[in-house]
Amino acid sequence: MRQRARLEDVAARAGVSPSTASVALSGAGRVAAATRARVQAAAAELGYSPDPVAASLRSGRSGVVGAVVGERLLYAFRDPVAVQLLDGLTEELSRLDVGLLLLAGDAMRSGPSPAQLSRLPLDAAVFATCGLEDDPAFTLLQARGVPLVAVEGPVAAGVPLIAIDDERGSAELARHLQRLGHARVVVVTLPMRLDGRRGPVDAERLARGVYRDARRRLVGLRSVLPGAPAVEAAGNSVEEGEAAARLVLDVPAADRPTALVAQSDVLAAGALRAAADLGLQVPGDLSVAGFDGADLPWLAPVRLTTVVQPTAAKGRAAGHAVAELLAGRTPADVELPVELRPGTTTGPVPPG
Amino acid sequence: MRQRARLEDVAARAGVSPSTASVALSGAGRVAAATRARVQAAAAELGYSPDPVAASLRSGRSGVVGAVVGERLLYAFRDPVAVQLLDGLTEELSRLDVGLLLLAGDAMRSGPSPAQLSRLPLDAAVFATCGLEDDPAFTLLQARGVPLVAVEGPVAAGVPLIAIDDERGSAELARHLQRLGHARVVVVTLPMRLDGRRGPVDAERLARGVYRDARRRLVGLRSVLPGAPAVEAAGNSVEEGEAAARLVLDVPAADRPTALVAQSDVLAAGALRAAADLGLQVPGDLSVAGFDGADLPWLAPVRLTTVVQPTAAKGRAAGHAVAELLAGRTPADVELPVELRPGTTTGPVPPG
DNA sequence: TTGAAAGCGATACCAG
DNA sequence: CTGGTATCGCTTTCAA
Repeated sequence: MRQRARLEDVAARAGVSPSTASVALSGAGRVAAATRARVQAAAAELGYSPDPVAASLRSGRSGVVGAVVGERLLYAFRDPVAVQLLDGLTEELSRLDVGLLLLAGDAMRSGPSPAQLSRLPLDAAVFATCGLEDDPAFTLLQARGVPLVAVEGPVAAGVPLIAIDDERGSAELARHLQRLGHARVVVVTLPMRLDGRRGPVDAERLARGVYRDARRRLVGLRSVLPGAPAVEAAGNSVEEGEAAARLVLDVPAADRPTALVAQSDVLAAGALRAAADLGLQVPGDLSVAGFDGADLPWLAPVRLTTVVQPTAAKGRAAGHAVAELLAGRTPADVELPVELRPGTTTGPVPPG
Repeated sequence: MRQRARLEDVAARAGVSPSTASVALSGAGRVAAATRARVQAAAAELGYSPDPVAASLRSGRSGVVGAVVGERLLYAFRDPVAVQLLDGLTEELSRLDVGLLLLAGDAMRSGPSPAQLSRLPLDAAVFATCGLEDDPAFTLLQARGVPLVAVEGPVAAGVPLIAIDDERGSAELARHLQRLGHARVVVVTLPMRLDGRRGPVDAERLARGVYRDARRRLVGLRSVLPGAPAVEAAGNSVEEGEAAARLVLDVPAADRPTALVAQSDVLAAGALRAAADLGLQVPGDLSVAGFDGADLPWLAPVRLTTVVQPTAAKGRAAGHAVAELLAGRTPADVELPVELRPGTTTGPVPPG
């Protein structure tokens, strides 16, 4: 088999100049129908397909948009919220005919490798599931001049932020519990930092938190239930939720909270497991609530009380911001609304 | 802020020629230490980072590898097997410092758009979760001359195939059931084609199946239990598994099979749901088995009888094949072993 | 050890 | 409507 055909070969075969061939094939310009037909025929005969890299060099567009998912793929995709977000994002990106490249960490590292980050041809990048305030990947891509979009963070000038109203959602949930009579409410939070710590969240820990959503959800809840204690999970998974919940539930009954608020539905699912293990009825002995409105059909027939966020819409909004950026415009920040969805896991505070 | 710095600017600032600057920065050639230092300093001061597209044009490498997941992301990632596969794949690709680009379908289409496929700079592509025999994306990428790797299909000359021993695994499972005394065994298959059909699989349907693994698993099972009837699920999901299982279980007790074999664990999970709904004890009234050895912790304490495939290893093998391809070598086909893992969902055939 | 110059393959602009 | 020509930014001989 011969070398791959180039535009020049097609042009020669069709008896036109390369520039004409280019225009004819791209369909962009004004070319005589006959000429175009000849060029297309020549291209077909040679099995010509344009070299995207060369096209990119000239046009300044690679057609690749990165999505930074801080952690290892396996973990990221166990998170239904991340998956829904990416689904919304791809939906919007696919109408731009750009591809989504995953910038993930792996077992060794916590983020994509610098080597990768600097050699990949990216038209833009979305910080999809990290929200980390001082991400090295963020710094690096910004230095490269890659247009960036942040979902739930990091917050930076010139980087559109797509977020939800974490504070209000958490506050509403807190009011819901308050109305049910709960006063001893404990929060199981998402990680505040990357250090894999599990345990109580004190003021300093909260202040040094690098995940915007975790911080804001706690702040929102405490705006209604001041001083509600918080325990940090070491990751966002059912297992971690269970482990963290155990820390607060496996105590003498008198010390036990009457309600547990997890900062994600996945963590809440873990809390439900812990409660069941400890023989606690939900919501008889303990109310449990989550956050996200994630799709956890296997919880059925239990319906988790949660704060529903429009996750797919958030992904689409991020995609839209990318489109704006690519069009040379400056997208505005977006804050999407959330809504409390009471389920069967919260109820009146137990008597006694 | 000024335009992004180019190599030329760095060279000028360091008082050397672009070629020298290039060599100095890439670390490849012989440059005086002092010169190199000067160039590096200049680069740092200007915040220079090389244009990956231009570098690609010269080197012929974009650092991007595509992964074709035929369906919409949301569905693909609900499949724990797909997720594990991609995890293994990225693990291997990350040591090549190449990025993984998702070529997915969306709500409208069943595969990535041709426009995307032809404009993306791909060093190689992996058919990860489709195995479809006549995929348009496959044809297109092959025509483009992109090196391809197929996981479970499509089968094509010059395209390394990474697969598992579907037939033997299914046969082993069938023998396991046979030993338990089951004779009335029904199979719930993965989709044979993309048409969303649900219902009995006849010989013609099987012959026209475009998914290699679905076909082979059925063939393997029937090598031990000839004539075992099969019902096709319209997709690989818990819901579809439940719907398909219902078709075969919601019948007079005399007609009911004593064992149900699903071609994936996800489908099997649906079958378990259907059985529970119909008041059938597992394995008392009905034995259920799956395939994959997927990670479905929420089934606990039930442990599904299944055929374990080394999914992550399969992903890594695909990644390795990509590495070989990029190195200009010709990777061989790989067939990985599988292993029966009896769980708590299969038991002796019910008396009477 | 350094620099000049020739590509890599396509596209955009302008003149004809 | 078509063709020449100048890029796009970097890498890579090859000569000095």
